[in-house]
Amino acid sequence: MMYRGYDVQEENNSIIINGVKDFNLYNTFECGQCFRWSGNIDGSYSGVAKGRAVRLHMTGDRLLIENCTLDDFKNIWFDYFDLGRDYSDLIKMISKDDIMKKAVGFGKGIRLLRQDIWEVLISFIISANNRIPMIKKVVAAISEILGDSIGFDGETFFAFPGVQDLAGSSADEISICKAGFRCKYIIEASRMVLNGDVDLGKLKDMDTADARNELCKLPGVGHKVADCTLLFSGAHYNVFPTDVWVKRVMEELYFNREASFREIQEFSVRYFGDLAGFAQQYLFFYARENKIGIR
DNA sequence: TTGCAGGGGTCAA
DNA sequence: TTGACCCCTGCA
Repeated sequence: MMYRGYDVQEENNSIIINGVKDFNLYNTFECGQCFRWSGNIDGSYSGVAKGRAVRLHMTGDRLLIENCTLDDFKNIWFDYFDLGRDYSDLIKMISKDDIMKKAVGFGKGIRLLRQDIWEVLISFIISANNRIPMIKKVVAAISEILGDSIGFDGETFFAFPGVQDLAGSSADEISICKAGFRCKYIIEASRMVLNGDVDLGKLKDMDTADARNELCKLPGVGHKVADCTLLFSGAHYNVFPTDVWVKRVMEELYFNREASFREIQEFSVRYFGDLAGFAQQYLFFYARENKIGIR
């Protein structure tokens, strides 16, 4: 059958999508936007999102999603993998100079996932002053103690816990997850979301600046975490999350001097406009994989 | 083996 | 504007 421009087939609890362009699993899952996907030796990726566990195989323009029904594909994965977006168009638009052409060429096949905003929020609170392998471990541990278990292919996966699950817990209880000083932020932020002090569902319809300010009401959420939350949930794309890495990269590639966080963000959002978030992701991945900006 | 610096930020002083 | 912060890793 055809679904929104793709040839889709269902067989053996799997979905095969033909005609998928610009989707490289490694580049997408290793570019720092997500923490719950892991690569297998055959190049496939397994992961959990939206309460489902799946395994993905990409061969040419053919995407195979194991453990997936047609309904799940339509209701969950189509949007999650941003399959409604034409990335060749997007790439043309952000290839504004030689630097971006290089970055985009290098990171070809990166897609910005439209992840669950609640999971992204908590994951990026954990990311503060932390490293990716650690963040992955902490998110996995929190899911294991508070999330629902999902069996797939003889393995047990764990869904990311819901708002109530975390809000009903305590900093002491989740301390075994090794989130350290971030434990209290996680619990307090969860309670505020549960109480409706911050309504995550409304952020998408708000002005980007307002949405960011709203998120910054939550403990453990500053400018950077707020921008990541907005970007990686697909709520707003005119943000340019600027951490020390992105700062160094921008200083080296664009400024040729030291620049402040504020200066870099303002320049980037002005220069890349509504697609700033995509530009950030390609630049960040390019720089990190090539060790650009390392002193 | 042991010890120490520092990490994709945020908060409080 | 600056240091502390949990905990882990890398490296003397």
